[in-house]
Amino acid sequence: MNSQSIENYLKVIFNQAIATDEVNTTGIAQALEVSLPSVNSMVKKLAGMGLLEYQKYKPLKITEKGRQMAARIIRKHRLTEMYLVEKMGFGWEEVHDIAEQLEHVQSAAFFDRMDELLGYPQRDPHGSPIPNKNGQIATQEYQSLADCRPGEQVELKALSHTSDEFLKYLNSKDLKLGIKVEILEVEAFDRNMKVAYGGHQEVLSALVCSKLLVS
Amino acid sequence: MNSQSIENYLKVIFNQAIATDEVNTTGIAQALEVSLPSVNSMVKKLAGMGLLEYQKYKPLKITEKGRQMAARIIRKHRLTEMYLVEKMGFGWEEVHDIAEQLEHVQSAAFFDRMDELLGYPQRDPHGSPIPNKNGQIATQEYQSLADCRPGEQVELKALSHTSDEFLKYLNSKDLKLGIKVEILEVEAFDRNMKVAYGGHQEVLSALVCSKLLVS
DNA sequence: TTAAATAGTTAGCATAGACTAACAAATTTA
DNA sequence: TAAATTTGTTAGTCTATGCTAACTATTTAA
Repeated sequence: MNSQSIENYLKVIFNQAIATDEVNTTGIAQALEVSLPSVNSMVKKLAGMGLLEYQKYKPLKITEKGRQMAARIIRKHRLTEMYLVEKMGFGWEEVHDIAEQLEHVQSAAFFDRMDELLGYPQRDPHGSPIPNKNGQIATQEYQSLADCRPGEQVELKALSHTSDEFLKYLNSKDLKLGIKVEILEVEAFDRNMKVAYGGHQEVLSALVCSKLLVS
Repeated sequence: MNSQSIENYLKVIFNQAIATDEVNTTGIAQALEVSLPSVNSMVKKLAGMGLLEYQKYKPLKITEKGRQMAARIIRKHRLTEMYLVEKMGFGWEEVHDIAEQLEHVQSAAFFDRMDELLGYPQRDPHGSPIPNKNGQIATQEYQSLADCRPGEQVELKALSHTSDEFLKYLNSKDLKLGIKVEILEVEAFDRNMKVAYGGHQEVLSALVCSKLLVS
């Protein structure tokens, strides 16, 4: 089986490929907190396994095989997060680190059972799509709250950033997925937004708005 | 943190210490399916960490510190097995391999939550005691069915062997923990036992009886 | 009680995955 | 466009954990 190291690289590469399409060595090194030479040698190894296309000094490309393998790991991660929240009562800000470890468990039955007990969920607690067993993944067609105009009424569907601090911030503002948000005003100067939801008003910074995905 | 390797060695050493009190290198090597020199060097390392007492050519002794650390790992393993059976619907013959992986997860909250959801169980699905958070573990005071005499009526409490094959055999005979068994006859020649339980009779081999713990 | 068998040890080596130092290519900017 | 900066690469090293071959100590059995 593939080592946890390999799985971690693959996951990071997959995520960067989605975010920017171009994957570069430095980005991987930063995401994994590892040196550039470490990335370089692992990248060559992954290329040798047919998971990446690698040419010296060129941006990396993930192959279909690599993409599928990464999606299966991400499936395990996201199913686990959903399970921890829905069946074990954890908060959405607590589950990342645990899922990060459970995603490496080798047992199809374990994750299939989670999936079944959860009723085959489409999305994880942060709104990210859960790939299916074949590594197919729904594309996220939400827009950022930051791109909405005053008067619009939208529903919070997902987050494009899921750090603990951000999730705790959202908790403190009672912002949860599914909530209906009305945009009242946009400050021209700094793009702060005054919004209304759950019977009260808040001012959200442009930074926060950019990470809230709505439709 | 300790590596998975270290944790696996410690667990095996702990189990052997319970079973035989004397721990020897060869036993560890067989249990972990690694070479003798690998065990030798790891044993020195564990001794250096204060988890074992090691003297050349002498039997190994686990220290209190090592014992506690091992018990905490076994706690995670057994809680996981219980959780998989009770909350996820797995059979007792399916859970070992999954628990073997989950036991290495570093997250007190994760296992504490399992414990809580299970209602703080004392024993795992095979009747083995679950150590508490401080590494204290109840001693098993059951006797083997093989030591019982005709006419006795006992309850199946635990197993002293838990291989998949044995568990599947028990499934096929409808033998579960908690079942009441009456000893009808013991064959002097081979110590086979004729027993009655759940409204029918069975003949159990001496080998099987020796692995069934009752009281 | 000595020879054979078993158990434990040492030395030396392999692989995975990380690192630093030094260098080369590509890109940005003055 | 040439210099400076950033990005990527290579070479060589380190640690963890495994291995085999060769040797030594201990235990068992003839």
